[in-house]
Amino acid sequence: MATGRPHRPATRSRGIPEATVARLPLYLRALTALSERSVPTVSSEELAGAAGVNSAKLRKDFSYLGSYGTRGVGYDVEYLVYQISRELGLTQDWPVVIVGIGNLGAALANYGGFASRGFRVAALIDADPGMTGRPVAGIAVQYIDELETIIEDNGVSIGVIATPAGAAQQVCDRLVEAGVTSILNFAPTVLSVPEGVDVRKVDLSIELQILAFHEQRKAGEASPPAAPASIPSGPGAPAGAVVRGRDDAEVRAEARAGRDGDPGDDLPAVMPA
Amino acid sequence: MATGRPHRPATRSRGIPEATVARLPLYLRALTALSERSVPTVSSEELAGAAGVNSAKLRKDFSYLGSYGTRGVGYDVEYLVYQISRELGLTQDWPVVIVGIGNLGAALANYGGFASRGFRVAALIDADPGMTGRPVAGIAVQYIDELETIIEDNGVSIGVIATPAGAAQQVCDRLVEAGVTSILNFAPTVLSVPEGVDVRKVDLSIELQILAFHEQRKAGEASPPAAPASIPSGPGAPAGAVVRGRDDAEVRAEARAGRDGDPGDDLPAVMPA
DNA sequence: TTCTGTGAACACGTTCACAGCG
DNA sequence: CGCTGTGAACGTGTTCACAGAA
Repeated sequence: MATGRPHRPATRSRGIPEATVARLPLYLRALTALSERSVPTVSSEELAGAAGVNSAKLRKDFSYLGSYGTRGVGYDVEYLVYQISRELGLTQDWPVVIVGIGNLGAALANYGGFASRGFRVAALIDADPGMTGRPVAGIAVQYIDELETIIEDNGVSIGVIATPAGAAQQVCDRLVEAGVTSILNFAPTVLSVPEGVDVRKVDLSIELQILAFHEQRKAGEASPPAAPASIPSGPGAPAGAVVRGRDDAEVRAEARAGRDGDPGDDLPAVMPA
Repeated sequence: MATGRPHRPATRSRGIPEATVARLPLYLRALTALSERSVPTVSSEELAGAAGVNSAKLRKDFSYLGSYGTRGVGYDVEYLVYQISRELGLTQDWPVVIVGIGNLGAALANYGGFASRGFRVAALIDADPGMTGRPVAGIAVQYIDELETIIEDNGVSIGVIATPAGAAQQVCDRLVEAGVTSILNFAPTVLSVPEGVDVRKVDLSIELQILAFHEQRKAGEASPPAAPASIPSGPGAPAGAVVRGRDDAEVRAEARAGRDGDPGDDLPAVMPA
């Protein structure tokens, strides 16, 4: 999950619940698949199955969009695809820039689901001069000095940050300053942005840690790691304990003032052959 | 955000709320940074700021772990790092395999936050024979035939799927069959797994779509795309409308029976120099 | 009848506000 | 006094169950 958005105003008149918005892309994907197979209609049960949710939730979700189904029959696939696309704003074209063309940036640039659905990669930007001009996914990488020009010339409002953690806040500031109002952040840092700018975060290591938590529970079903109210040894006791975290990428927050590039760190550049 | 877990049993005795678990890695990162700067104690206010949450939430979260703070003072940084690490199960070593070594798989293999925090990349696996033996992040890629052997020999319980969508379910089935009980899925597909297996999903394009939704709202503040209860034109009307989705990666669910490789699709392989 | 759409009940998560410890 | 820990209030999200359209 991604978090980090500034907190939506309490008065959400006429609005669709966040949880529902987050599921619309799921429905859209399932519907698109049905559409490709020329399936004309689908029941809430079937569609829910394909999207990996339960049917009650799906119906509730759709009820926020309006009454697009037919009782006793189901939903018209094409019509729903259109309605959801429109609701998500995918009927218009969204130019995006990707900053930080390491392996991850390259993966994003090549990602099919990115290029379709109304998202157009307007530019790839990297702080390493050695990357400049190099084609990735058929697009020549541009030097970071061009950032402001690119944003303004293309009317970019969505930026993707795939830089090392240390560069993320600076890149973010420049994006926002240049007019970007939505940011998808892959760097393991908390970004601070002014009011009105949305940030969504995708953190690879956090997801793994959550899995580890549950995995641990499975293993020692009888003996969970228990946090007893009676603390055996007071604070400071296990000082240099088993805790790892050395050479850790995201702990580089201190020297955030440095250069704006520093590629090949936690999210290293594409291997240069 | 990631979804798809089977739904936690209603009786969560002695358990930590999911929402809290999802934030623990955030706190841990902030604490690790403080620890590196040799900060001895931190208040809920400060730590919350560093982690990007509010202090009430943080205190509530910590209250589920036990009473690890000191009133009037704050929390002992080292001690908290240890407690959270232990709670998340990061004091033990988790061997993981990454299946699908395209750009994304390579990015994951190189990712610092992966290698630290107790996660050890036990193997990189790809279905492309051309990748076999090639070193990525210092580890030789192994052919997919070795999958079961690798899992069993290394006691791997966590698998990462970074294959194209079409291969994901098959890879998932093989992982589960071989003994993996936690899966982090980057492929844009809904995976079906037996009871007891956890799946977390990271979907790059879904995050963008959610951003687009909010971005759209900002633009036309006065005129949201409105879903009026009175439908202007009935189902089937905008049949071949503005909806895009052609050449879309995730719509390849039909031919899921094919070979188990198919690299270079939506998540293409590392450019071979 | 079948299946949608939705109020009402419930579960979960967040915030408030303050008691109480150091 | 400062700050944690936590009950209680509140808001959001999910599930239930059924009325009612086709």
